[in-house]
Amino acid sequence: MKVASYNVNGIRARLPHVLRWLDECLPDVVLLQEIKCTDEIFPRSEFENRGYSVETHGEKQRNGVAILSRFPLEDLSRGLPGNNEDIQARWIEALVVAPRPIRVCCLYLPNGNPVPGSKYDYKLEWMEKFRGRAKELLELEESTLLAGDFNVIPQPEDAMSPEDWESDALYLPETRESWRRILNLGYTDAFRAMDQTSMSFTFWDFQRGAWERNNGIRIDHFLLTPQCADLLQDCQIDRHVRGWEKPSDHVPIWVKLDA
DNA sequence: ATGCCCTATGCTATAGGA
Repeated sequence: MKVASYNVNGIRARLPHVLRWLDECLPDVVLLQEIKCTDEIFPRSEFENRGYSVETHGEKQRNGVAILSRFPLEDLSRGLPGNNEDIQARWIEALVVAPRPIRVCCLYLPNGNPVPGSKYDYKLEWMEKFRGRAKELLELEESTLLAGDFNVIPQPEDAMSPEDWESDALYLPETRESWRRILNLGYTDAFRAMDQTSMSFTFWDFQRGAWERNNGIRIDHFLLTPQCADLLQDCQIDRHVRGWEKPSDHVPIWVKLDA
């Protein structure tokens, strides 16, 4: 089973680009972030025509997440469980009913800038709620993955110029500590499990010629429970799509599981 | 120090992103 995650930065503006990638990548499941639209105007038929069922958790203008799946979905849940007061659409999860079922959680973690301020407070609070859910999911002892735009640069080797990010919400010590608290519950960072090289990124800013200079950061991640990590066969970043016409500032990342 | 670029929005700007 191939499961991909992709922050599309507006699904309506990105639709031709996403379909081009989808027809090339042929994932079984896609976790989308920043769809930037309500459920009513999500272009679902474009995906249904390609054999995907579509579940969205959108909001007007910003944020928004979705799951596309070629397998049936069960246990669908919108919003981070235990965080019911959060009105921002940043979490959707479901059980993918494949020969080996996989539980997938699609997340769009808050950016947190500027620092200090209410947005950074919101980010850290969200990460604590996320950690609570991550702990619950581990205790189920199922094959589960948590994937999406984490807005976290875990280590210096995950940025071309880490010194540029030292005071940024994506890289501050408190952000990275919170990331490690989640990881250290017992999750595997799928990309790092497969690839120890540096200079592999999932985001390049639209500004300052970041793509042309490979001035990127690795902020889109797959975290796997031990049962899911046992199924891991591959994890790749589809960096080439960043060079296509009208790209998102993020590129897709995917895992291949023996499921 | 700030904007650069991009998407969405009752839109001749503004907010948010990272």
